Amino acid sequence: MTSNEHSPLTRKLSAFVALSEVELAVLERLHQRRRSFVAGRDMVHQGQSEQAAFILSAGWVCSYKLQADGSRQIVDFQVPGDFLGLRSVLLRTSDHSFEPIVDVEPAEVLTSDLIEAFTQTPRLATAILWAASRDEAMVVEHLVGIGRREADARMAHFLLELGSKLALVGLGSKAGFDCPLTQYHLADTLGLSAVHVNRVLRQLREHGLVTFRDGRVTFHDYGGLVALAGFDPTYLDQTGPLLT
Amino acid sequence: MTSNEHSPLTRKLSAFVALSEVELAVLERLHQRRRSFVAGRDMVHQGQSEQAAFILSAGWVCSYKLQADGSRQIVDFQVPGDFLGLRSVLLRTSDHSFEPIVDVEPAEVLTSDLIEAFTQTPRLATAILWAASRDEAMVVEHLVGIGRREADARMAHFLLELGSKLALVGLGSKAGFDCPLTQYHLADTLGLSAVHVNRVLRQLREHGLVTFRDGRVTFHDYGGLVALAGFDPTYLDQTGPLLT
DNA sequence: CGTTAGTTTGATGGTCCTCAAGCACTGTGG
DNA sequence: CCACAGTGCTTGAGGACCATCAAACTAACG
Repeated sequence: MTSNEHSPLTRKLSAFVALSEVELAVLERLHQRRRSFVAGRDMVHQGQSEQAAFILSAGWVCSYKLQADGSRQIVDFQVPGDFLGLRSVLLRTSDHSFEPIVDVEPAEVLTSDLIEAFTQTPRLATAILWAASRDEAMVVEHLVGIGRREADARMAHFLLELGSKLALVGLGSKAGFDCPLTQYHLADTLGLSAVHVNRVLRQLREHGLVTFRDGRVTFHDYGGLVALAGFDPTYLDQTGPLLT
Repeated sequence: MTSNEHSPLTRKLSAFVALSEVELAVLERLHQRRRSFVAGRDMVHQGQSEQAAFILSAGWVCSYKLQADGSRQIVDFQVPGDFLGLRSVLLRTSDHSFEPIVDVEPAEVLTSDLIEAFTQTPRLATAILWAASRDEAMVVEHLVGIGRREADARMAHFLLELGSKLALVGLGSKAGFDCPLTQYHLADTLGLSAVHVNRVLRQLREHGLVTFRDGRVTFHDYGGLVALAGFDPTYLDQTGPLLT
């Protein structure tokens, strides 16, 4: 991370704001402290307080809420380039749990480091909070979709949304993307049973739209999926820096 | 509003932070500019930008998102004491629409006024943003509940949640509260058809739990409702000021 | 007194859950 | 090398929940 090869977060923020040398340097310094977590073991528990934030450079994490009846709702996925637990830091307590999908080694960002960085470079703070707001809006959009769309449209929308997020950091395209999720993850994300997830995937595959198989999502008919999902591809397309 | 009788917002914020004389004065000054809106006519449209924020001292407003298929999802209700469109101001554009449930006369808060007030009294800013974060968390909680609970539990949870919000500003208790919503509003809120809303209400009434009738919600068995909904009453009970 | 908005009830059917069982693949230990 | 367990995927059958269609009823209002 010391070379001129930028981290996924840097790449993502550059889509919003043209960052200066100084800002890039501050951003890189936030990546210094590393920690390790193994797949399937919660990094943060719902209700925990005094939590640090993390920056994910590789691997996948999901954030979820446990329900009274024991089921869980996956609320969001963090992919390379995402901040994790930013809200926990700002609100001093976490209302989500975080579970690594695969083994990860995120950078740990202490509250004090974050505040220092924000004071030094307000434009960087703006960029980060901007990205956070965008993510928050996507969460609401996603949750609204769950209550309203039918299972196949939900699935199609989710896969397209995820593909867009990954494309922002260069990990996917309209052809497809690598995806370590199980069908159980999809079930908890979409509010469906695992059994029904499987049926829906089969249906989408047989209709020649998309294949989910062996850790890979392959789009066969991108336009068809967009139509089925009622997906609005513009709300992620930030075509250039908004601040120069 | 010039007397020693405080506005609902003041009352609500006082539950979080003990406000000084100066802060109270600044808060009252934000209430000066009044505007009128009639029931059922959108105040703000999804996608609109450069919007002011509003403070609601009386009446009800709902915020909602339109779906691709034409249905709508009501995301939140603003009741007396709530800020409205705070996020639109911060993000410069609105991703919700706002519709008054009854005729309302909210105070309009211009972006410049808000920023000025925040600079003058940072503690007031903290209190307002704190309240906003709490509301945001409730929105996510609510949307998650929609995908997971069954209709009767959804309804029970919603009515309890609403009752708690109203109790915070002195407009409700464990006995019940006045409620100008129609069953169509409930349907769009809970992601149910209006017909099914009616059936669920009948069922809850016949089980002696709660009555929704003639603009009034009456709790007959508060404990029973809490049990049915899996409602956690603590996450709203701010038993005293957190900052003194 | 017709109109409109809101509420109520019945009948029918689709989506999706639950229960149940079988298959494929991987890693582990005898 | 093979039995075994564990994890994840796949398919079938039956039924619950809730949407949709249809229609009647009430209250408010011009």
